[in-house]
Amino acid sequence: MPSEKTLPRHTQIADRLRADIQSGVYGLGARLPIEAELATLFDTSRPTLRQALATLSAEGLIVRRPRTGSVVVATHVPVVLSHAVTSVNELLDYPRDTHRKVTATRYVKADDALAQQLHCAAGKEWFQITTLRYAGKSTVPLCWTDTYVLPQYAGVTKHRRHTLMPVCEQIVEMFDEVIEQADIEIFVMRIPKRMAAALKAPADSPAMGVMRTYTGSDGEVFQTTVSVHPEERYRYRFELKREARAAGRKR
Amino acid sequence: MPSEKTLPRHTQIADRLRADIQSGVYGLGARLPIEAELATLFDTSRPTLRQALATLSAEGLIVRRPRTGSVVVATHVPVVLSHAVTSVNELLDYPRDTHRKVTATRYVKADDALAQQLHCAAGKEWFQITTLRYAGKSTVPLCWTDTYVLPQYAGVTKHRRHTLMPVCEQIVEMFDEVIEQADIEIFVMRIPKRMAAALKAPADSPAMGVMRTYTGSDGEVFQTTVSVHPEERYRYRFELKREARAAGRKR
DNA sequence: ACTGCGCATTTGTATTGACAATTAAGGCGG
DNA sequence: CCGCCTTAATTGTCAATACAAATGCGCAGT
Repeated sequence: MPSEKTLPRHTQIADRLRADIQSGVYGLGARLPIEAELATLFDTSRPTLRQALATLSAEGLIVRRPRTGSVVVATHVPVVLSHAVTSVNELLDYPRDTHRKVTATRYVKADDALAQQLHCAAGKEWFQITTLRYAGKSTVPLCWTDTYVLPQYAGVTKHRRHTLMPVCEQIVEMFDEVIEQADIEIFVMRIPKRMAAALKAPADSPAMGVMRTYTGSDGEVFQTTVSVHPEERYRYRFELKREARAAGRKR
Repeated sequence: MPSEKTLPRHTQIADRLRADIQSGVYGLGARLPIEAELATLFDTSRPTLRQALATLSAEGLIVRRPRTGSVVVATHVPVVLSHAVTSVNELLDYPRDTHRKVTATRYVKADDALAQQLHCAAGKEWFQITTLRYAGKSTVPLCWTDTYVLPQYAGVTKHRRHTLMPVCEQIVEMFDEVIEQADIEIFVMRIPKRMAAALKAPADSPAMGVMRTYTGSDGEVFQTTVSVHPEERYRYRFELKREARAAGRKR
């Protein structure tokens, strides 16, 4: 145990308490002794002990509240695989130099078919923006995209970088909206007749459908996007990385 | 400003420094004054000031190192959308009551075609497990799955819950492997002839292909899984939630 | 000119002491 | 018997100080 002796006290204490929690000395829902007691127990000062408790708290193992004490709320540090993006662009990683071309815009009222497709109430009003996405100078589009935004956000088409940025980020920027949640759904479909010519792909040929739903701070869906990617033109790819809670250890 | 006066000093100081960083008083890469100086500046003690700096550090705005001081490494608290799973089962959210049926196992050496498909070196040895996944008592399979694991993990087929748990988690459990990273790739394909009968789907009809690659702690891929879902039998779905770094504010 | 070592600077860790804020629990009065 | 209010237990906050550890920089020697 050569490294043990050089570890800071508060780390040693945290490690010990964590082990005790995992081994069941302090079970789920149990209350740890009060700070003063623990400090005496470990023969240390209260601030040092508090630092140890703060570590466990950051790891999500305990919850600390005045008068109640420190309660064990988890017995193991959750290790999760996570996929985090800082920009919606990373969600659909298109090559750098793609751009959209707006082919039509209009106001629509969701009929039964559209309502079912978008998972919204029938009769809901949307502003629809239809676009084609191209890679570089290619004349074969990557995909057909129908974007449905709330009518009050129709002005988004006037954004100065409208054909380059994701629409939802334009809305965030122009209207102070916040993306609270994004839902992604991927499925296999057939190219609809109305898109075949524009996509330069045979009607009824296989395609990858991607539907993205964006929910704002008020819990309401403010945008839904449906993309149709003809066979072979696109692969959806992402990675999840291992991540313990409360990042922490040095280096 | 009724709440301001009751905020703890260290919070006030952290807020002030955060604002200064965002407004450019301390730009990206700039060094904050040393702790002693800042303590004097804010007319407080070093421990209190250190608590404020610890907050900013946890938020990822600054990095603190002995002798170097506190360096600004970000001007804004990154807000990310993230998708976190605690079990690989959540990755492909099949209905609760699905199970696999192993149809064949064998050792294979990757030829050029397989190497290209799996993104591995030609000649690589794998143990291949071929399975069909069924929902409940249905006799129509949800998908055909070829799982390729390192030869030393071939014993995974003897796991007591082999047909219920994800293979990679069985490997984690039986061989003390760790999933460091998972890569997911989704694409549209055609049903290969050899799978058509078993899948009860026409050869060459559209399908959704899902390839998952698991990387272990040594950076080596220890498992690759290729699933083929016939049209209409499966949708890939997941959600990303907004998450500010350093969770924290109370309640 | 380059390399290695010492040193001074800066953050990290730990102790002691005191008071404030929060809140669960018990007591008191209607 | 119920509800409000007091009370006390527990964590939260803050200060002053001391020493340890890490490391960039300059100086000296080759």
